[in-house]
Amino acid sequence: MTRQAPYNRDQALEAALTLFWRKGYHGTSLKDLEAALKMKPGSIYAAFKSKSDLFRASLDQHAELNLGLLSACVTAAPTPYLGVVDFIRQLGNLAERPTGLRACMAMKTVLEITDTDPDLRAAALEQLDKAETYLTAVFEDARATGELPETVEPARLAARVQIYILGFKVNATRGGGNDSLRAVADDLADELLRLRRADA
Amino acid sequence: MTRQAPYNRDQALEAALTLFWRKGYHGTSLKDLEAALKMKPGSIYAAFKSKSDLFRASLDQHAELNLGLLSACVTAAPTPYLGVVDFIRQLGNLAERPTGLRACMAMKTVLEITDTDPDLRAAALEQLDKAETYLTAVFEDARATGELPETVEPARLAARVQIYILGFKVNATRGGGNDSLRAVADDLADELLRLRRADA
DNA sequence: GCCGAATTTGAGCGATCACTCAAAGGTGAA
DNA sequence: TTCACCTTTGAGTGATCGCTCAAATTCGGC
Repeated sequence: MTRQAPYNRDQALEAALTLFWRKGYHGTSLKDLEAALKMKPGSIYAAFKSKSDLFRASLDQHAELNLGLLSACVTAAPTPYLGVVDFIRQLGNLAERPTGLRACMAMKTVLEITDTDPDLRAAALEQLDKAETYLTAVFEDARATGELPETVEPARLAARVQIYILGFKVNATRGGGNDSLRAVADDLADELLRLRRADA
Repeated sequence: MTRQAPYNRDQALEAALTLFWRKGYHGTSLKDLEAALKMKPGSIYAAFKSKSDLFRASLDQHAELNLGLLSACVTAAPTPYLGVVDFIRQLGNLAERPTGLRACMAMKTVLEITDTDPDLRAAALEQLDKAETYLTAVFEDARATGELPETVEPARLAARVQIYILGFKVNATRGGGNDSLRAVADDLADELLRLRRADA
């Protein structure tokens, strides 16, 4: 009986991530994982301990990539605030992804898991909080430098921008094409631009 | 062996709706349903045919209630457009609900179900489309009467408002309290008010 | 009262669930 | 070549999944 080449942890985790992301926690069976990771149940459990631990690892991995995307926009733009605006505008590119991967795993998890598995829910909530904290910090800075008017409340604006992002991603999951997605992303981005001080 | 009083269809459907809404399709087992509906499996299948048919019935019921809420706001307000604004503002009341029931069933279903059960996904998509069509019609009228400027594209605005609603509901699922939810709902509502023509 | 139709019952179906572990296979040092 | 060590294997665990159906129960019509 020939033996499979030893598994590659990163590769396996990425396959698990994609599967969980698309089908959710309850919608993904170990049979699905065995096929996607090309590993037998014993190997999966030796490597990742349990289904929920593997889900958790996928969730963390996904959050890291996601926050990386945002911070990349922020550091590349002329100002951090414009970076956030650019991030919103780039949401229009989501049409490239299959519908099942347009909403982030954290929000899908928060919606899917309510009672059972409070640990998984808490982890997903923490990720959303982290993103919002990041946005709040950007807006605080923008106000301090005068890019945003003093009247703006950073945390409140962060909540609103978070809603834009989450809402956009749910909407994109419905299946819109390139043009319609880009149009609405531009609208949302332009609206944030309008919040800047006229002389900024 | 004593026999249960004959089931009440509306009551049973409501119990199923609440359960599915909170826990999702894959997260709800027939054991859960038996307990919530106080019916044995045989009765459930006699009454609702299958788990997926029962889910589908719950989904439809939920959509009807939801669209009713929106149209109630629209007909009660001075103008339909102001009714939509009021609906957005009333999203602040979501804090009253348990977190698992703050996002609507249609969006939770679209996020949960991607490949399997295309019928259920299609039904949920249809419901979101219907709501957006309704919004588009309101905005078309508002433009025709001069309440909104000619430059507004009704369908595009409807997509944006839909994003506000969906995003708000996801965000509310995270567990925010009354004050924070109301603050952001007001922000979103005020922003829609600002789109009206100055003389409206 | 009695019977036939309608409904509820719940044990139990095969399939699948998440998961385990003894055996087989590969690897590297001696 | 041998052997000790580690990883992979996959049949099989008990539990639970969605679902069925013959028996038990109730009720309206006579």
